[in-house]
Amino acid sequence: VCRALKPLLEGRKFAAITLRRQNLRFPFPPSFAARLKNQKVKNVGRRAKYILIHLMNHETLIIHLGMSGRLTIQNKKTPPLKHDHVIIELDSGQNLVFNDARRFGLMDLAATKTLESHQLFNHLGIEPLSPRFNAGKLAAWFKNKKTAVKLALLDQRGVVGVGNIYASEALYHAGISPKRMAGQVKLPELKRLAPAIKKTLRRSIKAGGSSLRDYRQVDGELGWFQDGFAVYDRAGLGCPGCFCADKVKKIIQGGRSTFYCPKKQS
DNA sequence: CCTTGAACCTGCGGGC
DNA sequence: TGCCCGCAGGTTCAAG
Repeated sequence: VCRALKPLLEGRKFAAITLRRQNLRFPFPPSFAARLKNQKVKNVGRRAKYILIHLMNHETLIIHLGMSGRLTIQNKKTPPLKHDHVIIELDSGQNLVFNDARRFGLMDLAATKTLESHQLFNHLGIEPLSPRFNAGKLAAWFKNKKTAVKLALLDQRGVVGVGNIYASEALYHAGISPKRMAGQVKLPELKRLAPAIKKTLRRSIKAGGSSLRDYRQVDGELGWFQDGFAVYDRAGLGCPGCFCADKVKKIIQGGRSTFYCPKKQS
């Protein structure tokens, strides 16, 4: 989403802001619309699953899409749909529209300089696509953890950005059972897992993300990575290249679905 | 500190 | 047709 927003937003001005309700997951901050109006976008960044739109006035618009959020660019004349909660008119003549049926998403506005210490960010772990992320970082995070490795991956205090789909997918590609105790996963296995995480995320970004239901790319198109899932949402089916009778299994961990191939993951 | 479960909210598909 | 249930890409908080 950030990569698509970048050329559309950088250098543009927010000509008008319409809030079609008072809150998403949280209430909008004080004077939210007024503080955004007439501000120019310096650049678009990201931290974990948060989209960061840095403004020239040294404030940053923070956006999280939650489960069902979409950010799309629309023609100015397009009438608002149900759950279009925030509409930002750009000086390009296009609208940036935030739609979120479940409202687990959020928007906030904060000083750019102190973002790292912001409540939303100060507990976050390492970026998996950074060159500094490797098996050693996973080992440090997993050390002495008795929780299942799948749940340790979902915990954003260790590694950020790995959600429920990509945790299952990365563990499959690394050949590690999601049920293993995190602290018991050996270094040679972590040397498969770290690259598997990077590869899975990069492949999904390239495919425009995963559209199970709500997710759309910024241009409104579906993402296509769901067609590349090895195990996620494939219970009872074979995993890729699996010609044996073994089927993908679905279990619940921490209240969330996990998919894995018992034959290829141990 | 740890882990688990529930809560937030809407929509959709399946079973009856 | 319609109702009820379970489930969904995330995060956070309370309780044990």
